[in-house]
Amino acid sequence: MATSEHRVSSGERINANARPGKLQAALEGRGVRLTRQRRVLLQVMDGAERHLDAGSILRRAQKIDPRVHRVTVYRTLDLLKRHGLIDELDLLHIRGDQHYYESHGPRDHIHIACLRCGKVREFESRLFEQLKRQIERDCGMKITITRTEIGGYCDSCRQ
Amino acid sequence: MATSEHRVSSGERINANARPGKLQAALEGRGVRLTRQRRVLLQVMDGAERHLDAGSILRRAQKIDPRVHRVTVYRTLDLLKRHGLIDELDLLHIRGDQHYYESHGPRDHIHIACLRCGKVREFESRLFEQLKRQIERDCGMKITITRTEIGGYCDSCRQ
DNA sequence: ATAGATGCAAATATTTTGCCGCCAG
DNA sequence: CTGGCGGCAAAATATTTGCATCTAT
Repeated sequence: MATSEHRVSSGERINANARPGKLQAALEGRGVRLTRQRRVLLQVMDGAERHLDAGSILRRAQKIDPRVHRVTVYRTLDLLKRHGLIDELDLLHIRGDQHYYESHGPRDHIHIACLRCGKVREFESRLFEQLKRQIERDCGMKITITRTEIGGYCDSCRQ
Repeated sequence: MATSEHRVSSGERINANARPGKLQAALEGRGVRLTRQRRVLLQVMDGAERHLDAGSILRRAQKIDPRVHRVTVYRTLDLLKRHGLIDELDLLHIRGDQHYYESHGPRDHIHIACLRCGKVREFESRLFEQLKRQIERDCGMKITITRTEIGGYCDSCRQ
């Protein structure tokens, strides 16, 4: 049961080896029961090269094992959210009103989306870290979650 | 047809005098047809003291004039979005998965929500303006829209 | 063995669309 | 008068829930 054999037709690549089983390891460590379905879903999310919504996660999972149900995707996403292992994004609703998920990295980042071509890139910035500290100080808030989504037109798409 | 006579029972206040008809003025200026329904909806949005979703906008509008249909709310929101007069927010899905709207101010601001009490405050920052300029420079993007939503616990809600 | 997970169907929530009659300009 | 607008019903999309069955530990 190698983790590198999956390749999706449309040019999407699942690099399941990138960070081997980060999410799965995290759940195991917390004593969460690992079912067949969960393993498949975690494999998909761990190996995703871009932000996926529930539907994409389901389709990818079913290519690996068709016995994964749509409802299980939502329940697993909910589980991961409750454990704080994934972030939920909207990406400015460029592609629709569904949510996108990404496994929670060690550092916050900003999502920058091109409104024409839909490409999303991530961006880290010390300025953003400063901004958060400023807010904690000035507003008396303990920040636990941030979401910054910026839309515009990238070089290639500008007239 | 005074603009200050509406008061909603549940403690919500509609301060219709704050900025008299900013949205309505903007649409008039653009030669957009002003129907009875649109006037009511714009009045609600212009006078809102907090971020409203489509359902809240509908309920408030129907208190003023019951002849406003749910579909018209969505169509009017769409109109305002197309004219760039309102911003669409998610507020981190604290209260659900619907969208919240606010009339587009002259300056960008950050939304800071307490995850316990749900209070949302707005925050402007020169640091944020710098951050945007940094992104335009470093990513070669022309930024046209930004959404920053930060969640945490406010002073009063922290244990 | 059993607590917890899954599948299925149906419900819920939110938003969009087609069509036709209506009204603001 | 007339083209855009609104009402209605129905569709589309996204997500959640109740319940019986199955399974990882």
